Amino acid sequence: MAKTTRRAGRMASAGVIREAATTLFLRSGYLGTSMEEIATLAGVSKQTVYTHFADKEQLFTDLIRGATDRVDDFLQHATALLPGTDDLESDLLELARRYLAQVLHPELLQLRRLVIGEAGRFPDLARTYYEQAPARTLTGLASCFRRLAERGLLRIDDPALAAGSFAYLVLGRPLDRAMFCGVDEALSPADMERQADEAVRVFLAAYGPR
Amino acid sequence: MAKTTRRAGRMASAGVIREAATTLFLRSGYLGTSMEEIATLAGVSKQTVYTHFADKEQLFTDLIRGATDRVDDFLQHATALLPGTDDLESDLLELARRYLAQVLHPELLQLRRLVIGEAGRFPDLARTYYEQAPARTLTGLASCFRRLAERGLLRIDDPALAAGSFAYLVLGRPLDRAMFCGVDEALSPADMERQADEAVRVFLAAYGPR
Amino acid sequence: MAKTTRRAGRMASAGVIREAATTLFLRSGYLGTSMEEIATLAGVSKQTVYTHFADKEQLFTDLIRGATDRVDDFLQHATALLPGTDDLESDLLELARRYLAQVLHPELLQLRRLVIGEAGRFPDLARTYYEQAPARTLTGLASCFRRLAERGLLRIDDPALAAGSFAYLVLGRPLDRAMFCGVDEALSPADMERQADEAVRVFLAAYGPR
Amino acid sequence: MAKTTRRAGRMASAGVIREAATTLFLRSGYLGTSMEEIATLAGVSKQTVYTHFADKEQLFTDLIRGATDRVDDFLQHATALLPGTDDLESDLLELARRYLAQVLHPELLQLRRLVIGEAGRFPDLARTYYEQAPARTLTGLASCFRRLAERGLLRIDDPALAAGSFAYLVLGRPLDRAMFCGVDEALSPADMERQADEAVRVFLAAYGPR
DNA sequence: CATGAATGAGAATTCATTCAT
DNA sequence: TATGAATGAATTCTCATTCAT
Repeated sequence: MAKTTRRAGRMASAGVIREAATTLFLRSGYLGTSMEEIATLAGVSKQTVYTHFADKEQLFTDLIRGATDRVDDFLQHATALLPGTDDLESDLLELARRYLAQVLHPELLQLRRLVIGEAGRFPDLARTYYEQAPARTLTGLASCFRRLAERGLLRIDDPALAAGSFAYLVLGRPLDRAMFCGVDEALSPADMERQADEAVRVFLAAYGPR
Repeated sequence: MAKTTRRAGRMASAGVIREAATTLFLRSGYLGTSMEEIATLAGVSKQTVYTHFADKEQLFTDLIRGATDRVDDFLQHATALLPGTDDLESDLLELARRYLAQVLHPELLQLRRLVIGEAGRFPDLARTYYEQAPARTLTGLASCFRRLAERGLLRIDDPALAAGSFAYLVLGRPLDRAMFCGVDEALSPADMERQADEAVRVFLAAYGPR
Repeated sequence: MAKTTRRAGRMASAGVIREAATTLFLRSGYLGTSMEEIATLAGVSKQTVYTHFADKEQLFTDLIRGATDRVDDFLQHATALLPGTDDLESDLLELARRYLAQVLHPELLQLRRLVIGEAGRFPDLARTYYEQAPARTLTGLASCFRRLAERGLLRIDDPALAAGSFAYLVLGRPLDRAMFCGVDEALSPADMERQADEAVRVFLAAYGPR
Repeated sequence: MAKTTRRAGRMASAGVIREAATTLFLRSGYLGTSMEEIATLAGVSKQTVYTHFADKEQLFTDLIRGATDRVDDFLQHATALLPGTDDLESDLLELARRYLAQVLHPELLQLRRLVIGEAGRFPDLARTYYEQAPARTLTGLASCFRRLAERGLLRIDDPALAAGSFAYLVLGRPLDRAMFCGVDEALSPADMERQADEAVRVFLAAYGPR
């Protein structure tokens, strides 16, 4: 037993490295993070990092693609509720609030900054990210809206356009701001409330029944 | 005399350096650009770069701040027309189109990516950028809208909120997409048209008279 | 049972490793070949290589010494015929041709290059090689020539000198060239013929009867 | 004055580096020599080496090509005397002795070993070396011999073949031996004498007048 | 005997920056 | 002001070798 614990159970290397690399890449970017730092933070030797990941580029893209997969578990879940709603305004509001809270989550913001910042160096990665995260959310929203339109609860010609309107009415401004203005200057809960309220109000004015 | 003509008028050094550095920083980011590359592209020696700019950091921030200043010359000009409008819908549409075209300009997109990508390393710079560019545009829009509300052409409680709605109805989705999907996959003119139309329609449904 | 069949009969490890290492050392030299490459090409783990060979140096010297042993099986065989000849010129010609063909064999050339190139790092190995290959051939030739002189078929004072004359008249120039000019620029059959003819002619002019 | 001598007159860097690199490459081969060692021995920083030579490969090939140029200044000089000879045997002997002494010069032997050893990695370099050194010597010899044949002093059909015979009668065996058996086991002066004598004797028996 | 995982030392190369002219 | 030459520290990545199983 004493033997296997030389340094926190060796078999977990890949996981530990992934974790360390994620932390550092998110904090300092691709070029700003060295393989040495990653190894040190992971508590392994540099070469062990290279045993698990062919090179820095592969480690980076692996990580980002992994993070991308888990990105919109959130919204999928939320939108599952919408189509069967019996209080549209209230459910849209709930959705808007969750949406805001999720997208403004500090770690996700960092990920967005990172992917955008490295879009020049990793164009495919950036496109993949866009398709897996924002685009998929929009598609999900659009299909919700189409079903609500079929039920007569919304007046919508082009569900994709409507999804865009909703999404960016809700988070366009706060997200844009957050891209530039660090985590520290987060939106106050009150502001988030007002933002969600106004977004839903405007959306319903344009797409609501009557 | 022989000395001064070595490379077509010496006095331009600072300008030449600025230009080279801008090109390279936009293309490859802060860490991805070396002082050597900058000097080479500018056609001067490395030391000359250091004569004009204390260090790499200062060169970078100088440049970004300079670029920031020129960012919304565009919108200022456009919004000057709005308050005195006599065909609100048509002028909003015109405004929306210009806004889209300007913000989606490739060079400006690159600048946004750069500032966002380096926000971790240069937080103050990113905040400044936000205040000088997107925030100032929103403020300008808000004051236009307030005046239109005073004239009874719009029904608006909080002009800032309304400005946000307008701005991100117009460019939220295309801008977000452009951050990730490189210049090559630009929005088609037809899509820009539809985007502007829908944005103005939604905006007027929520804030228009009646 | 499941264990032993993992890669087509386990017992061959040492042989497989030797083969892989030979290929790689001949192609890329001592330092240019890594233990990892050897293990990979041999289809075994690095540790298995270390099980069979104490370290890289030993693996290398083992290999070269092994290859050296088989080097002049050729000539020994050829010289066996000479002493009892009844057509000296014709037999010398045959011998010269074989000698040329054998020494210019691509694999043997590579081995010579390798040993020469590593002579600084492995001086003993290089000397051993010299003694086992070129020197032994010269000794064999010399003893043939001595017997031919005793039979009155050659006029020779110092058989060792005569052996050197013959050997390098035959292959001096082509071998020297081959050391530098890669396998691809091999001597044409016609050139080999002329080289052998001239060598024998010159040799007999100096050492032949009358 | 005190200022310029910080470390042995800085301007000579390239020369100092070249010298250090030559020493080390000759001693330890291409892969066996590190840029760090070179810099240290040259008394400069690693980066200074890179300022003068793009990379290790270029430094190496530069050096070898440079050394190659100076290789056969020797023979050219010697062969200048031959065509007008009035004691052929004695002049051939003198030539053979010089030839041997020059080719067996330790530094030149090391260069040959190095180029042969790296022929796999630098095939062009090796071919160039062959053409600049051994091949050029043979050509020079051949043209001497042709003129001597025209004067009726030699009986030669193919001067190139005759040049090969002479050259490798003289140095074939000692050179081959030297390639493998380090500098320490050099040929004794007496052996060189015998080698030269025998070479000339054999050569004249085959190509001499009568 | 064979393996997968790990290591410490060292490889080539680049960087931001400074000095002497 | 501008330069060419130099630097020390850091970067990515590789190597020969060794454990624990």
